[in-house]
Amino acid sequence: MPKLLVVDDDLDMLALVRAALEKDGHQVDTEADTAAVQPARCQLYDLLLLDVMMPGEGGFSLCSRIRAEVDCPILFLTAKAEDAALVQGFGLGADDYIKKPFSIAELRARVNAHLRLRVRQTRALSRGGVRFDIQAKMAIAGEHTLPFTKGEYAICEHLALHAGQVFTKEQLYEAVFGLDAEGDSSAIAEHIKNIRAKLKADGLSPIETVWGVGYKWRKDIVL
Amino acid sequence: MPKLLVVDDDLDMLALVRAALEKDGHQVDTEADTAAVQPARCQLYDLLLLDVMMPGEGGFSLCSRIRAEVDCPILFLTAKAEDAALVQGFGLGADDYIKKPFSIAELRARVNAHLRLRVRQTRALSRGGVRFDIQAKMAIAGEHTLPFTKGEYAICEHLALHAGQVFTKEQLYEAVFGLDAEGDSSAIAEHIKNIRAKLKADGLSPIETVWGVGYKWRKDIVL
DNA sequence: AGCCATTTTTAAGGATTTTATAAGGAAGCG
DNA sequence: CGCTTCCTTATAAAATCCTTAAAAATGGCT
Repeated sequence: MPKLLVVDDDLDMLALVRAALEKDGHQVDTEADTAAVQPARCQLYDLLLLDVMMPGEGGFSLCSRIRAEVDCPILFLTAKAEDAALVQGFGLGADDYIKKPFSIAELRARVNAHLRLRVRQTRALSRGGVRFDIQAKMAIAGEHTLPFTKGEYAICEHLALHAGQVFTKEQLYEAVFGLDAEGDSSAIAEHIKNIRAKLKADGLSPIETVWGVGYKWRKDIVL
Repeated sequence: MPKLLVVDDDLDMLALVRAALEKDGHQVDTEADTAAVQPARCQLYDLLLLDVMMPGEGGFSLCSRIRAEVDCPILFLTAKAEDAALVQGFGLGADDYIKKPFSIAELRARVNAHLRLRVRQTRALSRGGVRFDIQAKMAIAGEHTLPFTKGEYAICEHLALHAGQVFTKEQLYEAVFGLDAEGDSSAIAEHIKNIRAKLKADGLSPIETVWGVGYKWRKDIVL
């Protein structure tokens, strides 16, 4: 469950925003005191919503103070409609800028869009000529489905989902089968061999081996 | 330089958007025909800007058609101000929704914010014409990835990360392979030779030798 | 400038490590 | 049982790393 922090001096606004975002099943913390918003605390959250106009430290100052140490999306919430302020906000490393008055629907849509950036695409994805149907746990190349076993599919999906990233055999084993990687890494090598053989039947070879490290799904740059 | 694609049936709008975004140094391609927007083509871009209301296939349909195979941010550009449309847009996997009429400043700010977000997530750095993808352990020059071995990449990354700083062969060996530098320093010389050869194939020579001391990555001159 | 000692660059070969392949066995399931 | 899936083991193949030695470059010296 994503955790969000909303910072605003207006308590009514805090309540409103919290109610809106809890409808999407998020855990929402609120804070009216900017002094209580420290980098270490922010690292606990998946997204920050900051009001721009606050007594004491404003949202812009707050953002620039914590941005360097906080990796999550930061969204501004503001009545300032001027372009200059908006540009300034983005310049500080903000990820979105929602103008008041905003609709609840827009707020929820924007917040969810930024959260989804992290866990993009859970339905279907297509990489390197292979289409994955995550729900059906099927991999399709061209017209027919690839005859992967359950384990083979899981390895494939994990590699394709994180295309470009290298995984050691141990990491793969743990990510796919959940257990400790004590189960020998040569098992993964065996799976990789079988996967490659089945992909090769369709003229595909998206799995590269990074010597001394592990395997990765080729990040395709197609013309 | 980031590459952007703008899709809109209104040629005036295309010209306007292109002019605005080129001010930030982006390379902007435009397209008025939605049929010409195929997933393979979109994978070449770092960001897509789609108009919602277009004759034939609309922006929403276009987005859902390509989203599964396209990884980059997708921004909608629209006159439809209704919340329902906005929520639908985000639901299709869009990353932002810019309402017309928009200011040039806001457009630029939002586009840049999304481009920057991407850089933050991929943890990339670019030095001396070489782009390092730390996660993927890949070095990219121009269009293709450099065929570095694990050790060669590690040396390169270390030098590039500390551009301008000189390292003796022993320091390099210890920093990269962790062990004591007992392993002869001439091994490093051999690696440096191979690295330079591979870089030279792309017309690059960022590694300088400091006579009697060691090697360093030429420090970029930042404007 | 010319020469020498030192350092770096280059080249080739073998040693070591890592991966690919093939064959076989244990566990689960109809 | 027969079948599939997963894992183990053993061997072959491949790639990397290191060593060695010779060629080239550098800086200081007379």
